[in-house]
This record gives sequence, structure tokens and C-alpha cells, in this order.
Amino acid sequence: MPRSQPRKRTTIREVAQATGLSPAAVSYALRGMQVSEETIERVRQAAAELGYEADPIARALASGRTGMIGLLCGSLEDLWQQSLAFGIGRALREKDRYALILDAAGDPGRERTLARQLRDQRVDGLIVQPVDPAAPLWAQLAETLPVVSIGDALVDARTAGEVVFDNRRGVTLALEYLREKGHRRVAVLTPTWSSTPDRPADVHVTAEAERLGLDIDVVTAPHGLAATTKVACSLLRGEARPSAAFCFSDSIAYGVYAAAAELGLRIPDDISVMGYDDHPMSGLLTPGLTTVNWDIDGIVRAAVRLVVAAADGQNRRRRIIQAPELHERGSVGACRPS
Amino acid sequence: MPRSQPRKRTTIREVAQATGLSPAAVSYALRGMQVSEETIERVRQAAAELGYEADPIARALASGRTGMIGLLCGSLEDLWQQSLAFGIGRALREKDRYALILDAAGDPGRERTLARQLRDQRVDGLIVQPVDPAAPLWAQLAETLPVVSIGDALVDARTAGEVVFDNRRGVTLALEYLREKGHRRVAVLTPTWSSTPDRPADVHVTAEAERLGLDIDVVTAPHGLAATTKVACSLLRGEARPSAAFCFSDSIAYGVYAAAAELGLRIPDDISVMGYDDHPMSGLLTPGLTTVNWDIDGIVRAAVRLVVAAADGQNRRRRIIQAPELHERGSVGACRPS
DNA sequence: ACGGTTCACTGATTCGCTTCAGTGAACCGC
DNA sequence: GCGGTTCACTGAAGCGAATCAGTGAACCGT
Repeated sequence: MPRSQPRKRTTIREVAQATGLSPAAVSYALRGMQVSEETIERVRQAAAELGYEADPIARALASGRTGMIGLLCGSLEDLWQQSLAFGIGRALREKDRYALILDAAGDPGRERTLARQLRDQRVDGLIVQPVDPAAPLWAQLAETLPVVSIGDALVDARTAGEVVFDNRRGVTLALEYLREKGHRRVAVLTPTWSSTPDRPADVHVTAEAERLGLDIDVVTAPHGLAATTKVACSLLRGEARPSAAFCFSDSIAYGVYAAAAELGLRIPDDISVMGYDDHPMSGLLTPGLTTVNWDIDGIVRAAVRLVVAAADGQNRRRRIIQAPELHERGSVGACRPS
Repeated sequence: MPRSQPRKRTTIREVAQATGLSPAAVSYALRGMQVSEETIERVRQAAAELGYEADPIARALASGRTGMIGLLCGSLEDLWQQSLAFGIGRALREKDRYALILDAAGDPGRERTLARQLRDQRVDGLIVQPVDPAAPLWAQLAETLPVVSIGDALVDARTAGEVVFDNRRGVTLALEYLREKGHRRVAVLTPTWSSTPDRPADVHVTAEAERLGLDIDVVTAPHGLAATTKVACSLLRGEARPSAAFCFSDSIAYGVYAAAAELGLRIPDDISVMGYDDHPMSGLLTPGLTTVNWDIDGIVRAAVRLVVAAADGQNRRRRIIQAPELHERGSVGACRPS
């Protein structure tokens, strides 16, 4: 393989030559350290004239820093997580940092690989929405890299911050509401990738269902609207159709809407649907999706603030708990005796 | 600033020492070049034992290659583009490559900056959905880097491939359909960022409208559902409400749906809505959004195939034209005399 | 048995920047 | 006017790989 391109970028050496300084001085000057104001100005000018821009790769190799923040998503197949990722990207941009977005696609193994990869890319910080919060890797990573988790807290890791979803509360909110509306038999649709052993949210469902005397039936829903729709169809077509479906993400609920439409079932008359997340589109459906709302803007801001602060060397190490709210719209009706 | 972390990664030198070879030999062996099978195996083993993994940054500096593909999106605020970006990310992953996703947010200036940044990051290829296809930068970039454009073709650039949307056809399809349904006065909602001088799609709208004898009223819609809704509201509340709204992306159409709901207007009875893109959610709305459909999977596959092939050194240089189809659902009705 | 290949591998250099350990001059108080 | 600081800057040594130009040995046909 030939040396890829005859790179003709101007280097720091040329700027040094043009200004009659040493490369080291130029390096310092461009970062505004240890040199006189006058020299800084002179170097800036020369750099601009020569069209010099520091090579990020060389810089990363020498300094171990890149200015980038890694974002490791649980599963970008989920629309809400897409929004989250996009929001974080934008928030970082406003802080003059860039996000390196990777998608674990719900696979704990891939998550580990990608996390290491991000570390090797010398990201200055890592925001992760962990698929497997209990992986020992996190503790190890957090030793040398500011890590901020979103969703679940990382087990035994000295993170730089945590934006924790109070899933217990969210589940309680949802199930109590269904219970109030008279539902007893409810299907719980949970994403495939939550197959991680004792995922906290799932545990809460079981516990709460028991407490409330609900008869639940857990179904895992695969990725993608089409696939979810298929699963939802077979669920709704089954002989013992539940009166309500509690979907562990709005994306999944959309699949239930599609299935209902396909089967000619009316929401909420024939089947009540409850979401989880509150994606912007949920309010546009007919009927609007009743769902558990998380303050996505707040989450984005908190995570970005924590990771950037840590990357800049401050250590706050804060745990921010997100409290959910029930966003009642029209997709859950009173349970009618069939 | 202290040297960030006491990096304790194992280097190629240690592997060399462990095997009694030179670092160069190890480097070759790990890439399966110029060395005996036996040595390769020996090196692999030693590397595994020492937990050695090549440092991507050092590798990038030395070789000018990273294995990453840059993805420069026009505006990730748009849901369809989010889907596109996600799809490309996944497709690349399946080819053992990673996407470095950046968002121009509709700003031509930012687009240029980010494109350069991507080049400096040594991406092996670049997929861009250009905000400003006529920027001279593209030609320059394409000289040394495989560039694939999605949407509009880059002007005067020797790209590695182009996935061009036949927007002329798409616009014709949409406007002819509206015309057939009897609409004469239609509002055209176009994203703010299409303010690039003579954006092709906009030109087509004007031309087609004239040809069809439509009385159009072009309104620019800002980013985000909330903002779009506001604009749509004032449009629909205006005294001379058009009978139909042609939205230049499904995301914008969602804003019109929200506005209609807010104002108590029925779709399509009081206002017909036409989208452009066909986002997965469009079929779930009530009524379903009639829209212009692009084969998003096909686009993703084509773009990825082209850029990966080019990054691997083949040169295909193909222009793939995407033909749209009208996806008729229920959001456009016959125009009733008011 | 001899020049010519091929093969497997090595040493040195390079990529472009950061950073450490100085170095000399100016400046300080006394 | 003499030690001690501070200031502005320099030279050289990395960072961790890839790559180029060899180098000796084995192998080749004749």
C-alpha cells in the first residue's frame, strides 16, 4: 500500500521558519501559553497567511487529547435515543466540542469493544448509555477517562457523573395508572437488547406488577418498526389478548399502533397502549400516546455539562436523578369487561 | 497541562521484544504482509497474550488511514436525515468500518469547516449530503479523498460516486398530484437552511408551479417541531389560507399536523398536507401522510457501497439516480370550493 | 558453482505535534 | 552588583506506529 496521499499540508515547522521561531514556540503560541502577546499575534498572523491548521491526529498522538467526546449509545434503532444522540451532538457543538457517536446496537460485547475503541481514539470524555452497566470495563475506563453515564449508573465505577433515570418511579407511574384504569392483564413489551441479566427496569416491572396485583406477560420486541409491528400483531391476534400493552419505549408503542391499525383494532377501545420515553412524535398520533416523560433536554444538558467539566479537569462527580412524569394523552382507556 | 494519562498501553515494541523480532516485522505480521505464516502466527499469539492492540491514532499518523468514513449530514434536526444517518452508520458497521458523524446543521460555513476537519481526521472516505453542493471545497477535497454525495451532485468535483435524488421528478409528482386533486393555491414549506442560492429543489418548485398554473406561496420553516408548528399555525390562521401545504420534508409536515390539531382544523378536509421523504412515522399518523417516497435503504446501501469501494482503492465513480414514488395515504383530499 | 531472484526480516526514518528540561537575558530587592 | 526569579524561548526527545531501502540467507536454473 502506498503512502496514501502526497499530503501537502503546511506544518508547524513552516510557520516556525516564517516567523523565525522554533516549532516549540509556535506550538505554545498557538495555544496561548508561555509566550509574549506580541509573539502570539505574530504567529497567528503567519499561521493565517500560510493557511496553517494544526493536525488533529499528530496533536492527539503527542498530547493524548483530542477535544472530542465519545458518545456510546445503547441502541440507535430507538427513535428516542436518536433524538438523545442528536441533542447531545448539538449541545457539545455549542461548547466547541465534537461528538464521536457510536452505537452498541444493544449488544454488550459490541459495547465493550466500542468503548475501548473510543478510549484508544483519545476522546477527552465518554458519555455512555450503558447496555450492561455492570461490566467491569467501566471501572477500568473510568480510572483514566471521564465517564458519564445516562440511564443506569455504572456499577462500581468512579464516574465523572451520572444522569440516572428513576426507572422504578417510571414503572410505578405507568403501572399504577394502568391499574387505576382498571387493567389487570397487561402485556409488557421490552426491547430485545434488555436481555442483560437483571436489567433494573425489568426487575421493577415484575416487582411493581406483583405489588399491584397485575397479571403481566413479558414479550421482547426486536428492533425496527416493521419487526415490532409483527410481534405486536401476533400478540394482539392471540386468543387471550391483554387489555393493555405497556411498551418500554415509545418506538415499541409505535409498533403496537401499526399492528392495531393492521388488525382493525381501535386504541384505546380495543387495546390500551402505554409508552415510555415521550418522543416528539407521540403527541401527533391519534390518539396521542400516553407515556412516561423524561426531560430529554435536561438529560442532554446535564450529561454534557458533567462530561465537559470533567474533561476540563474539574471533578464534580455528581449523580443527577431524573424524575419521570406521566404524560397523559389518549391511548389508555378504562378497561371494559369483554 | 500534564501529559494527560500515564498511558500504559502495550506497544508494538514490547511485542517485538517478546517475539525476538523487530517492530517492523511485527507491524507487517499483524497486517499479514511480507512475513512467513509461522511468524504471523507467533506474533498473533504474543500480541494476544500481551493484550496488544494497535493504537489507531499512531497508525493514522503514520499511514494516513483510519478505517473510518466521515458522514457529513445536512441537518440532523430532520427526522428523515436522522434515519439516514443511523442507517449509514449501521451499514458501515456491517462492513467493519465506522462512521464519524457530523452535522452541518444547515449552515454552509459550518459544512466547510467540518468537511476540512473530517479530512484532517484522515477519514478514508466521506459521505456528504451537501447543504451547498456548489462550494469549491468539494472539488479540492475530492482530489485526495473519496467523496460520495447524497441528494445533490457536487458541482465540478471528481467524486467517487453520487446518489442523486431526482428532485425535479419528486416535485413534479407532488405538485401534479395536488393539481389533480383540484388544488390551486398551495403553500410550500421549505426548510430554513435551503437558503443556499438557487437550491435545485426550490427552482423546480417554481418552474413546475408555473407550468401547472399553481399559485404558490413559499414559506421557510425553521428547525424543530415546535418552531415549525408555530410557523404552520400562523400560516393556517392567516386570512387567505391555502387549500394545501406542500412540505419539503416529512418533519415539516409533522409541524403542520400539530398546527392543524392546535387550531382544530381537519386534515384533509380543511387543509391538505403533502410531505416529502417518507419517514417511517408518516404512515402512523391519522390520516397517513401522503408523501414523496425515496428508497432510504437503497440510498444507504448505494452510498456505503460506493464510498467503501473507493476507500478500498477501486474507482467506480458512478452516479446513481434515485427515482421517487408518490406514496399516497390520506392527507390530501379533493379541493372543495370554500 | 555462480549470478540472479525471491524471501523473511531489520534499522532508520518519518508522520506533525507536544512537552520537558534547559538557557540566557532582564529584572528584582537590598 | 550579586543571588534569585521570572520571562521568553530553544533543542531534543518522545508519542506509536508505518514504510523504505536495504541485508543476508536460501533457492534457482544451468
